Amino acid sequence: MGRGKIEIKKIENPTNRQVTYSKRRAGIMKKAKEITVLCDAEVSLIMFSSTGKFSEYCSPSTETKKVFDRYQQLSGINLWSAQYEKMQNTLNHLKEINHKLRREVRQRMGEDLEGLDIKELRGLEQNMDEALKLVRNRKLKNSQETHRNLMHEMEVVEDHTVFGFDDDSSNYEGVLALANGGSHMYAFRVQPSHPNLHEMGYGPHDLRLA
Amino acid sequence: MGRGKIEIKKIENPTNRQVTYSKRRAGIMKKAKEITVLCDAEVSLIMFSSTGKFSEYCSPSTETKKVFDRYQQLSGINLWSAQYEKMQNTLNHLKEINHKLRREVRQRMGEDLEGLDIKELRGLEQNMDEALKLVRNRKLKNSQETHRNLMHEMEVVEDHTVFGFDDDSSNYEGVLALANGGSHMYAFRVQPSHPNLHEMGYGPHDLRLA
DNA sequence: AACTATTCATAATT
DNA sequence: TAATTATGAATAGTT
Repeated sequence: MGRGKIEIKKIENPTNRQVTYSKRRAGIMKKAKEITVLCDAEVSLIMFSSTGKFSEYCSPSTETKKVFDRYQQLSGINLWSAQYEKMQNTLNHLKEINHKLRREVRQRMGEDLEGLDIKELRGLEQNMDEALKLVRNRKLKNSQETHRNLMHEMEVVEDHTVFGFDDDSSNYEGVLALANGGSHMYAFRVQPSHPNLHEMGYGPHDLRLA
Repeated sequence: MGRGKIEIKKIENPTNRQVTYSKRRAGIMKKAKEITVLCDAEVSLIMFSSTGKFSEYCSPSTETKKVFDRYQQLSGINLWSAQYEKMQNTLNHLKEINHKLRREVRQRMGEDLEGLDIKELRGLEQNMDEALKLVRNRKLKNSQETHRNLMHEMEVVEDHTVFGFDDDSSNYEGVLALANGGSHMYAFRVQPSHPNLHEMGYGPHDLRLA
C-alpha cells in the first residue's frame, strides 16, 4: 500500500522515519477505534516514537488504569509486586513493633501483667523502681530550676510579681494523659487494621502477605 | 476494504463480531509490529474481546511494565496513586505512633525527660508510682501462688522434692530485657527507615508523602 | 501538508 | 471454522 513495496526494517533517515511514524500511528489509532466499536472490544494502545513522543488510545468504556488492572489479572504478571511486597512487609513489621511497644507501656502502667512470670515481674519492678527514682530526681531538679527562675524574675522585674503558680494540679497531659483510667493510648490505635489493601483484589495473583 | 464498505458500529451478530475481531486483531498486531521496526518505536497494545479473551503486543525492546512506567511519567496519570497513597499514609501513621510509644517507654524508663515540664513530671511520677504498686501486688500474688503450687506438688509427689528455686536471679528478659543499660528497644527499631519506597522514583509525580 | 499509485487489509462469500 | 477474492483503506513516494 504505497508507491511500491517496502521492506520492514528500521527507516534510517530520521525525517522519513518520523513522517512514517505519524502516518502509521494515525492508521493504528483509527484501527483501534474501529475494532472497539465494531467488536465491542476493550483496547489500550500506548506508543512512544523514537524521539520519545507519546500517544495513547484507550477504548471509551474504560480507562487505561482499568485495562492495566485487567492485564495484570490475566497475564499473571504482577507489575507492582516488588514495591507492594516491600511496603507490605514494612507495614507488618511496624505493626508488630507497635504491638510490642504498646504491651510494654501497658505493663509499665501496671496493666496486662498476667503473662509475666515471677522473674519477669521482679525485673519489671526493679526497673520501674529505678526509673521512678530518675523521674523524681528530674522533678526535683526541674522544680528547683523553676524556683530559681522565678526568684530571678522577681528580682529583675520588681513590679511584675508572679502569682498563681498552681502547685496542686498534677496533670501530665502532654505525652501521657493516661493517669486517670482512660488511657490515651487508644488514640494511637491504627485504623481498621489493613486500610484498603484488599481493593487491589488480584484474585489468584493476590500478593497480600499473611 | 472488503466486498463493500461497512459502517463503523457494533456488529450485532456475535459470530460475525468474533470473526471480525480475530481478523482485525491480527491486522492491528501486524501494524504494531511494523511500526516498531520501521520507526524504532515502543508500543504496548492490549486488547480484550467482547467475550473477554485477551491479547497483547509489546515491542521487543521493552516489557509491558516499562511501557506502563513510562506512560505514568509522561501522562501524569498516577495509576497506583490510590493504593500507594493509602499504604503510605498507613505507614506514616504507624511510624508516628511508634515514635510516640517509644518515647513513652523511654520516659517510663527514666530517660528522655528533658522535654517535660514540672506538671508533666509530677503526673508521670504519680502514674509510675501507682503502676509500681500494681506490679508489686501482682508479684506478691504471683509468688504466693507459686509457693502454694510448690507446696501442693510436694504434698502430692512426695519423693520428688523440688530444690533450686533461684530466688536471687531477678531477670526480666521476656518483654523488656533492658534493666541493665543496653535497652533491647533498639531491636524494635525499624529497618533503614523507608526500605525502598524511593525506587519508584516518579520524578515530578512522586507521591512520597513528607 | 497534500496527492496519487500501489499494496494491503478485510467483508463478503464460498 | 478456514480459504478465497473483490473491494475499499492505508500509505510510500512524490510534489
